[in-house]
Amino acid sequence: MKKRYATLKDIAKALGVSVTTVHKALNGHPDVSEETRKRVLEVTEKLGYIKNETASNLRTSGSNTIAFISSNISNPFYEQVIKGMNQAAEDFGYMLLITNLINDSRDDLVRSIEILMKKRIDGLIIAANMLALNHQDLRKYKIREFCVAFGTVFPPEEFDVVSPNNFKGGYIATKHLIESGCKKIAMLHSSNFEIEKNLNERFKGYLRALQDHNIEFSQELLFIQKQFMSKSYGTQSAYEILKEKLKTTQFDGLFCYNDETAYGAIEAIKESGLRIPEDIAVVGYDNLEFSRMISPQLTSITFDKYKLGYKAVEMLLERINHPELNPRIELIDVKIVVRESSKGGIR
Amino acid sequence: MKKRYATLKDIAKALGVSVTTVHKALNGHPDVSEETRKRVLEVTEKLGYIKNETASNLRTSGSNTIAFISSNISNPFYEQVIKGMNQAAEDFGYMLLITNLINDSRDDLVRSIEILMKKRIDGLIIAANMLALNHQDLRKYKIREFCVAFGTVFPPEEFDVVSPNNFKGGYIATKHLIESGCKKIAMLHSSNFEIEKNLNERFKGYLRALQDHNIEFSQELLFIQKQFMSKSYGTQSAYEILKEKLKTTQFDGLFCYNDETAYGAIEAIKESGLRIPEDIAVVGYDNLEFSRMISPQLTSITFDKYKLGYKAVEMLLERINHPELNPRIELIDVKIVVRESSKGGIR
DNA sequence: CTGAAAGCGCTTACAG
DNA sequence: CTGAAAGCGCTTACAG
Repeated sequence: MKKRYATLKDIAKALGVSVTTVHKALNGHPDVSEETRKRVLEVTEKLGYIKNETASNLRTSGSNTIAFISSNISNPFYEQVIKGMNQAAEDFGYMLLITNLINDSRDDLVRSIEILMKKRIDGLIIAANMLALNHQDLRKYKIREFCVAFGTVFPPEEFDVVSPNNFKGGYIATKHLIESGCKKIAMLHSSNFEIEKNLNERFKGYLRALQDHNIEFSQELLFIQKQFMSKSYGTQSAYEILKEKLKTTQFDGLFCYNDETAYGAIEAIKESGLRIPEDIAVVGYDNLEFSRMISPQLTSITFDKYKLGYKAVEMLLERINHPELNPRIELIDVKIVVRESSKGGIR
Repeated sequence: MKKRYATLKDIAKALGVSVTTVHKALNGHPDVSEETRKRVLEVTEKLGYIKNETASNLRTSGSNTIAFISSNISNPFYEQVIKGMNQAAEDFGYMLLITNLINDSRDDLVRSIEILMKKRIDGLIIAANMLALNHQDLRKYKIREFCVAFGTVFPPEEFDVVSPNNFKGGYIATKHLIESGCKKIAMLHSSNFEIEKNLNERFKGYLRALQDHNIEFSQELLFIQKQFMSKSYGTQSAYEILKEKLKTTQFDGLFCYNDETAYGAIEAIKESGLRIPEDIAVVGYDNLEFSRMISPQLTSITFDKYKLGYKAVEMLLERINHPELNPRIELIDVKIVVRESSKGGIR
């Protein structure tokens, strides 16, 4: 590749001054004459000089850049999240880079982390399955020292987490269905249920709500998708499993892992001839914008996504500046938005 | 910040060899004894060494990194696009970074471009309003030499563009409505219509289709949204303008700028008591996954989004390697998917 | 107010 | 097979 960028040296040479002086002029040091500064600025402009930040970072350490690793960045869920992250990054003088994983495997995640570390990113927010990482990974990549996990609580608490309060979300979703008159409440879970069995807060909330209302949990009413992220955020996969379950299983309430899977479930229920909510009431999770547009409008668990993103960055910066602190968990409060898909209750 | 990363020097010191030897061992040079290589690898592992790529890039030039700048990355439209970009980047040995603009202004765009250039990114794919850039910007940031514009054709052709064939898309959408029996076909356009008046290919296709079928264009039937990207990808804004237009304007066909705005339009039409497609047939653009889930299912213009993303990266790499070539335009073919929202025709 | 020199962590041409 | 030295483009401590 040919020479594309002007350097401090080019500017210095053009003016017959030293590189040091050019550097000082460009970086607002006071000990440069106004006259000199003006001439430097002119030439800088003329040459279209753009600082090589990688060189300066090499000297000073720290890139003032953080990155967000996601396994499905184009999920509308992230619209507000990223706005929040971007704003926080800007507020604190950082740049936010985003990378998208091809799949949610350990190898893919580790690959991304390593590439970003090679670029000497200051910190990382990770929205992916952290459980895929082994102990060696956690140590080698210093996860605890410069990463924040996003969106799910991963015990044992070995690193920072920012997440919606998923236990509460699962609880109030289920409670709402119970209070709407549902007797047999199914939960539709993503395909990674097995992996996450012991830490799935939404599921735990579902269980607790059943328990608090003296309803026995039935294994039969736990629907697990085959492949979660394959296409369309799981909508298709949800559709397929519901098609099947509707033939074999009786239920009158359905709590879906998220809104996208609820879309698929609703489609299947409608096709089967059953009515929503009269025959089956449905609740989703995440309250996407689209959930107001579908028919029936979807009841969903909602929370401040912008705040979630903002908090994640704040927490990451605290972590970077205080690597010695113990890991923390920050939970964002959740609420339920009741719409047609569960309104009025079961008859 | 304290010392966080091991260096080649650390490894060399631990082994009592030179930095050069360590470098050679780690980078597969043949002139290192197997014995030495093995010991180097051991210590590398033990120290958790992660190469400082910014340092090596400084020496060698070129970062093998490209970036995608988007103004709304969490639009589901980009799911497949990014998959395609990621795959192409991987196939050609590059890493793909993504940044999301806060707004679609010149300042925001220039800020992002400049930050990425400071990081000495090899090339840029830009999905934003390139018209906001002035001549000085184009020159200073060498847009022509290392950028590809994504998603829209921006004449005069001063840089590379990868885009769906929007003229054809607008044409076949309108033609389909005409052939379905619509007599008065409105087009719903995004708020940036004024800026893009002379280059909006979808609109041009709409006009041409009307013309080819001897239907006169009526200014009254061009609906322009107030604020496009404000919220929910324009769905809300589309809803609002339709609410208004339905009171004052007669039409029996509606071609929407994209699927998200179609969602808003459909909502407004349904609320007004009119039937889709019997009273008003609706066609969207982009064929998002969600468009199959709404009611009525939405007719839309579709194209291979994965390919669009893949092509954009391919084109960018050609551009980087051949800065002297003339700007090119690559159009991806489009088709129409007919669904309930226009099926059967107007009665 | 100006500038020479050292150094950040790599890579490379060259000598031994 | 091994290593000393120069250099990528900055920044900084120091001398004048």
